[in-house]
Amino acid sequence: MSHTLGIRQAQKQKTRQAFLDAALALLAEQSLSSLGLREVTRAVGLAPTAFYRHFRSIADLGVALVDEALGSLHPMVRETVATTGDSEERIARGIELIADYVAAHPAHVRFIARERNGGVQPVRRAIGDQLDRFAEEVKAELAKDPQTEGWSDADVLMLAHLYVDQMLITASLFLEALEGPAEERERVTLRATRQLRLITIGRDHWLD
Amino acid sequence: MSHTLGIRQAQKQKTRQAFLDAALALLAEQSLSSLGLREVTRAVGLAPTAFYRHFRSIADLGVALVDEALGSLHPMVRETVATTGDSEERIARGIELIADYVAAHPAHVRFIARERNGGVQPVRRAIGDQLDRFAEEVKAELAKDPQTEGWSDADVLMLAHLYVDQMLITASLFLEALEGPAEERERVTLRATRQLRLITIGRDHWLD
DNA sequence: TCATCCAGTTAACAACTGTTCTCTGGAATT
DNA sequence: AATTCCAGAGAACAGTTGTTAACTGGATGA
Repeated sequence: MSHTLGIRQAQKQKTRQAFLDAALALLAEQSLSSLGLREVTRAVGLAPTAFYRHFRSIADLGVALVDEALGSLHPMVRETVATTGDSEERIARGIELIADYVAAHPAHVRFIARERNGGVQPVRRAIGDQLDRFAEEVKAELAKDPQTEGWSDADVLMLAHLYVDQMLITASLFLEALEGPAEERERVTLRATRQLRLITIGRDHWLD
Repeated sequence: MSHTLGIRQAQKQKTRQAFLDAALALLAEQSLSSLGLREVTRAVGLAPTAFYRHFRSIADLGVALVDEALGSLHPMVRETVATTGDSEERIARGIELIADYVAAHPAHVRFIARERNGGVQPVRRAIGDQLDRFAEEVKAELAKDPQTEGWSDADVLMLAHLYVDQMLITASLFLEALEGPAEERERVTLRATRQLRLITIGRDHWLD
């Protein structure tokens, strides 16, 4: 299966990744719609025209960044939601997943939060699609849960969206708290835990 | 009390408002960090340098837009949360408030959603401050409610944040649905209603 | 009426932008 | 060994940007 790439292909992928990395770094302090093509190539150390060998436009690069940021997250989310056991434990696990991901990839999280409603349409749509996928996956897992027995399909999806939105809000809060003291992150954990707990309680009494 | 402004002051305010309006219109399809000073003055029909008579920078203009977008909303939110009566009715009222506001001021809502996590720090902070104010106000109203009797202060604030976040998410959904058919807006209303209903149920059983 | 103020203008600045076309040199293919 | 391919370079393009300085002319207040 493993096909060794030629020197040429390998180098091209390396350069492409360098573009993505440089762009992500520059996006720490501005949004995609103000990111210049020349700015990126300068950061990578290549001529401006080299950019076109890898991306059609900055928007195109942005879409690639969306995949890089969220693509690998699907199995993790799926697994976390699927975890059997105590509700309380599931909540703790979910929040830990988010906290760890934010700590490990802060720039990616910032990028997603920023461009979710940002000024570049194709990127906004790419993020929206990914989030819808998350919601669908969470919904599929929730549907298996005995706790949602007798629920309508629409209600399960509604709950799934609530979880996904909450995930994003929490990630954004962790990001803000990243450079502050650990105590601040602890406060975010506490608040997110209680919010999820309240949602869980609402879920348990939904059919009353 | 009412002091009639001189011709000069009045004209200045008019021009300033023209800047705000033009900027908001331009921000429909880009984010603030890519909005140019010359772009705005051109749209208003003035020389670039006239901008400096009213704002120190684009970021400064952005902060003014935040006040314009959210400043007048505080009493409305306060009043809606304070409404006594059926929970179900309160939920419907709240969602109606949001739907109406989005329909009446779509550009302002888009601006807030976009710049909440956007690339211009002072604007981001201005929005964050406003949202914190909303949370505090909602908290104050919730604390009066018999339904939160016996709750810790932190828990009431946690619930208030949940409501405020939900408000923003719903506004953003209404915005997306604005140009589509009425049916789409109806779907948003339904989903938001159920999500708020679930949160309310969670609230009612919080102390169990 | 006259001096002062100040919103908006004009001109110019160096620096930057995205995109085009042409060229080069090493990898890939035959 | 000869040919093709193609990532990246170089130069030039017409526009754009924010900011400065010195100005004009009508409203303002003495």
